[in-house]
Amino acid sequence: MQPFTAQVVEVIKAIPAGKVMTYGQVAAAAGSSRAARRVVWVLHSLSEAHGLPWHRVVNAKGEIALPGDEARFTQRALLEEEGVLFDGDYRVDLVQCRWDGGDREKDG
DNA sequence: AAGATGACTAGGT
DNA sequence: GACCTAGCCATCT
Repeated sequence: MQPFTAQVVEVIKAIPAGKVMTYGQVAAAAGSSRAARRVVWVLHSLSEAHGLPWHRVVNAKGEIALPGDEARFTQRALLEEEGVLFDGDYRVDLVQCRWDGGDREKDG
């Protein structure tokens, strides 16, 4: 297990219910802001790992990136169960549901 | 080594 | 906003 992979897992596990992170954010939190594609690979590698809130990871537009209607339906259902707001059939409201790894305020 | 793939992202038109 | 292009990096063949 590469350190990056372990970090990705930790980061995703740290996302609270009702919040989501983008691939780029997860990658950055794991140590590489360019590693969005690696995050993708990690998710594939962990696709058999149960207990990991993989559904809290979306693309930069807040859209569910999974291919296929069935998978998307599953992810959306999980997010809705957690209270994630949707701005479209398969698009999350990043303005309110994006999690940057801290609850620190930014308005200044 | 080289080519293809992937649940991506940023910039230009 | 939709479409295309360039960049990114590990993995598989």
